[in-house]
Amino acid sequence: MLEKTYDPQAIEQKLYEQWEDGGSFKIGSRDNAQPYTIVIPPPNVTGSLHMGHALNNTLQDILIRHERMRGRDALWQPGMDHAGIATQMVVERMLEAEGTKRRDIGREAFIDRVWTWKGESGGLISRQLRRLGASADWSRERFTMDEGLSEAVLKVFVDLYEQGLIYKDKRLVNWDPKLLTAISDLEVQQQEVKGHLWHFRYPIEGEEGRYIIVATTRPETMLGDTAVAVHPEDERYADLIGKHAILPLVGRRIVIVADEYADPEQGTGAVKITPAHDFNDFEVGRRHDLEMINVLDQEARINENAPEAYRGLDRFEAREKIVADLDALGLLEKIEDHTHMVPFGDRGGVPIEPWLTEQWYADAATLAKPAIEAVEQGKTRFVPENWTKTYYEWMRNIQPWCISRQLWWGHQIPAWYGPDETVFVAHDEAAAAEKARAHYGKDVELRRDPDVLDTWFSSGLWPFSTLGWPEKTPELERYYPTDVLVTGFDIIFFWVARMMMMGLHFMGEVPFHTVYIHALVRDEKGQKMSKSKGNIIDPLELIGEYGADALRFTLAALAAPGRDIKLSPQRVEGYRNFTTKLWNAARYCQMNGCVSDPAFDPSACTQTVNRWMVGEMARLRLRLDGALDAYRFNEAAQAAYQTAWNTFCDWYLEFTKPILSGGDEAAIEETRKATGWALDQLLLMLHPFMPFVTEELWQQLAPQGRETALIRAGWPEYGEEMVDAEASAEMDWVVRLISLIRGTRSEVNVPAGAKIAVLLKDLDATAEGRLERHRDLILRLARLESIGITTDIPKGSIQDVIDGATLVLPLADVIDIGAETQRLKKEIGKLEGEIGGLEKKLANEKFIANAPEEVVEENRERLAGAMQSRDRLNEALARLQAA
RNA sequence: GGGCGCGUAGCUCAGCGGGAGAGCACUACGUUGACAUCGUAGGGGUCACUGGUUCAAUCCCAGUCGUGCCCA
Repeated sequence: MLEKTYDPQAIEQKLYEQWEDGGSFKIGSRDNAQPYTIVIPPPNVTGSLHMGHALNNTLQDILIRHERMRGRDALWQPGMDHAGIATQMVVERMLEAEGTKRRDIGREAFIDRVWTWKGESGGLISRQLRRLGASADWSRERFTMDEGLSEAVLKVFVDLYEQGLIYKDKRLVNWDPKLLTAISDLEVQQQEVKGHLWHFRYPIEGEEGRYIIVATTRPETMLGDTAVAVHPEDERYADLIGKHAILPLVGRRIVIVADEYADPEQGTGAVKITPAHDFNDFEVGRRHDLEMINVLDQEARINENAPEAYRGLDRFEAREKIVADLDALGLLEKIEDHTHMVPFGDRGGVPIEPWLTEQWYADAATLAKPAIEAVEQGKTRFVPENWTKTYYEWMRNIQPWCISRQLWWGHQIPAWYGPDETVFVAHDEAAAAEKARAHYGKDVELRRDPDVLDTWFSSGLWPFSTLGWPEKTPELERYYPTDVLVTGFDIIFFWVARMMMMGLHFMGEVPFHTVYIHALVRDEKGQKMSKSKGNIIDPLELIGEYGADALRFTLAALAAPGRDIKLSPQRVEGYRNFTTKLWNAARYCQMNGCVSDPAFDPSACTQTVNRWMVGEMARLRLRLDGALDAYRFNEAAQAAYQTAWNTFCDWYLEFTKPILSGGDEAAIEETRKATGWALDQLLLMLHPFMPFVTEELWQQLAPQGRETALIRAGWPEYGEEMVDAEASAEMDWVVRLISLIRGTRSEVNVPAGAKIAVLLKDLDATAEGRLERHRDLILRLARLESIGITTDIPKGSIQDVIDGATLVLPLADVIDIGAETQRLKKEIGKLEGEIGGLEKKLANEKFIANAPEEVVEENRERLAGAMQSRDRLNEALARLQAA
């Protein structure tokens, strides 16, 4: 017997172990089935499960479980990302706590420490994903730094280098002066900062007392100025173009150039040019062939290229001193408050410095071309579709991708340098030495490039590296291209774009045919969750309180495309109640001997209620598959919820009670089996959303156990052919009649416990048949003593109408004639309004001419129905007033 | 400045060319051997505004106002 209440904590872990240990998540047992593949967005090895993960993985699990039940050979490929900077920072903090630093212990020892850390503490998240119920094939779990994936990275680097798509270049990069590494454009966050705009006077050479005033937000970079730019059409400065200014504090002679970059509206219209420390100035410098003077070291301190007085000063100290010194010289014109955007490194959290260094780059523009075309040709499709535009925007304006990082944790770049700095890129040192020997004609000492690759370089290979590439494995052959990628929009550029480029380049095929982009999970007020705001909702806490199924169902139900999710615990509580409801319905079935029978044929039911219910299940199956195939998780969840709660629990189980307690053995038998069958169908169809409670019920309800666990059970395949339109119409009418009686009762305050007698007048043949067939359940559900047919209306009756009959409640003793008159008049008024509108519409020739025939017909029927109801109510009103 | 969204019941949101919906909250009543984590009933909306297209607009188009995000 089922427990009185459902306790998720008691069963979730047990079932998960049963699934995992039983190999339910594993591929390899369905060789004849069509594969279905999803690769997980690999969480950082440092990560722990947050609400975004919970959503992301719930959606993937719904898709995987759905397809697995449909019989596909479903692979959900799990794994983790080594997360270069994040992981290195974690271990560096540990070292710091021990009073040491990575440079003190050296590269090799440091990397050993990282691996040790990973072994001990890494991968917490994969245990947390299990608590969520994620049915990934953990036996295939991969890590971006494991041997196979590292091999893939090596091959990709070497191949791209040999194809000329990877190269070294010296240009400005985003330099993080705290982490001491270059980072990519994407890792830079622009933040609004309240700063100042300083106006300085630069003396004009040879014109005593004349100055050009430049405005800057970064005074410290003036030490590296090599020009002043003005707009070519700016008349204020026309005569200065080509002349020189003398750079104060430094004494350098710098040219005044005309360049459209100078905005006459901004500041003074004259702008100082520091080609080595600003991306825009760098371009100006190129155009005018200006000298680039680097005045900062790697930690953003003033270096030896600046006057001695400033050397060694931090960039912010230098700023203060320079302003003070210029002021002392009378060269400070003014200081304005100024709010502007400052680039920050997303990991280090300090302003990044555009800095001139040599780095490795990937030719993203070339790689992007096929990736753009693939989407244009529909080979990969974004859902919702509007993300396509975002993808194009970025891909069409893509910049060279800086792939080298000055870190230790990551894939070390397979490049070796000879004594004269000639570079040899090769799979390993031996191969590099081979190349060097060929180049120099002798053996030389080689030095390996110390840099590692951007983490996204390896995650870009994820859809094929996890399947075994560069080996030609059977898995690679079978599961690539994958089917759908499920992710948040924030990593379209970081990850999706890179996978598209790499997949097309190395596999010759798109990595997935669909990219489903889901929303962000926010708190209940719509704010982004963040540690600093303290509004983080921990998915594991919710799982602990309400169960994994409740959380999963909530996320699915709220996952409407294109809108962020505002998550409130109250909502989760509501879906927890739904699991309870399902549990109780199952208990009821069990108590009443309603168990499924493998021999039961739902299409052979004779009882109308059962035929109706079977049709409802078929409708649900169609709605669910339709919604899930379109990635409309919210619609799918809603459909399942409605059918389970409203249709099955509220109506069907109530409808069948009179049968089960009646004397018709054949009907009882059929109804028991039908009820057991229906519950099974609900468990099947709810399983992708709520795997735990459904599996538990599935197993507990089977008298002799089940052949297959629910996770591997077959998805329903029936459809329209199971819908008996007649039975549907009939039961809908019964529902309307019962609702009408209940509503009327409550409106005139008949006590809930009182059983009353009602009459039906002017029944048509259909209604009469329906009444006779369902008398018992109408009596029970409407709480009636009797329901009869009359041609006469007793005095003091309340009346209302339903299609095919007038409802009469003889309640002379409780009726308030005044109130009842008002009620009827109000209802008649409403109908009159509707009739007026419909008549007007149907009198419109253009409507008749242009609207589709079925719409016209529908309106005619509605008009007829409304008129009939109105007439019956008018009659009722007349009788009431006559009484 | 460019791009993408969103303004529908008190709240959170579905719907998106032909009869305004759900959940929660609220009100009233609790009766039936699954369920009070529940049941039944009820109140509550010029579908932001202004124009246009259409036989027909909450839905399509344009503009306005408000609001959010992404990129410069």
